[in-house]
Amino acid sequence: MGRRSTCPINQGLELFGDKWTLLIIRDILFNRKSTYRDFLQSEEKIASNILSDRLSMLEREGILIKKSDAAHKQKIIYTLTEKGIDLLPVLIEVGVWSAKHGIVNAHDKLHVKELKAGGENLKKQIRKEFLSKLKA
Amino acid sequence: MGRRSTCPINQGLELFGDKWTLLIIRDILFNRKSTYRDFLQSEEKIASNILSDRLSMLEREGILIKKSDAAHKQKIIYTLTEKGIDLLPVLIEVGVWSAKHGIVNAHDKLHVKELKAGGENLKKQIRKEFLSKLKA
DNA sequence: AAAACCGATTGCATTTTGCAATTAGTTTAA
DNA sequence: TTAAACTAATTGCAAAATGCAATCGGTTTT
Repeated sequence: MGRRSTCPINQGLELFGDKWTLLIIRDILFNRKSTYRDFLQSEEKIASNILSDRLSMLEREGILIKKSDAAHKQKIIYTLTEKGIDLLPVLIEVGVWSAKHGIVNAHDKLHVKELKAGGENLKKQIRKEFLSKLKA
Repeated sequence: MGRRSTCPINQGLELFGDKWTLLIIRDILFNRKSTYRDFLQSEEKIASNILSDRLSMLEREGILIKKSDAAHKQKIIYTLTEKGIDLLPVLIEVGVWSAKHGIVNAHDKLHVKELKAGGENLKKQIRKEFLSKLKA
């Protein structure tokens, strides 16, 4: 898809406006996942070809980078860049919306509530945590 | 698509995780659009069948409602419900992300900056404005 | 009465997705 | 050391979604 417009909303949607991309980011940010296997095994059962496609797209777009574990040659660790980490507020607001308007269990509702209540400080803390992973 | 999981992020994506849905909400919230023609004429050039599909989906999901203008029988005004208005924070954060990481012109950047700087107060104000439209 | 406008719908080609099987290389276990 | 299990993918194919242009029936305007 070529660029349909320069509108900020549209540009975001052209990158992550689909059913899967933000779930990968979610897995990294909230579920501490980092490998292809991890993502494959998530509850929503993404197909391996779609996962592969999205990972290479996200890499091409500078939202995550691949790191090969030195000890395990075949193991690839996917790490968010700053550009990827900055999607945290988007995910939080999607979560807040669903917690209010969707069918969400108490546990997840609490999780969202805590994230929202943490405000800018919590976001900065999470940001810092993932930035340090990035450097490692 | 059936429900893939109860995860709040996933539930949001199942509803508006596509290239078009949030653009309609954007048109209403930021560009003061309200009719089928308005949406069709937007910069991104949504196809009429897709627009029709998304509008009925959004209506079915309680995110917007149709109002037929009494004076103009054929004219239909699309209005956000509270559930729809609550997508404002999601749109703002998508905009903030693109303003930082995308290719966005100065004018749009300023618009996003103002929205973000307005914080909770501005959101409440916009919310109030659209809630009053809803009652009208 | 004709033209223009309204919210759609239709048909069809292209693209994307979903799903299962399979691959080539790597690490672990017997 | 060799077989089994695990890694990140790729392939082939059916099904669904999207993109595009033409068209529709009703409504308002001229």
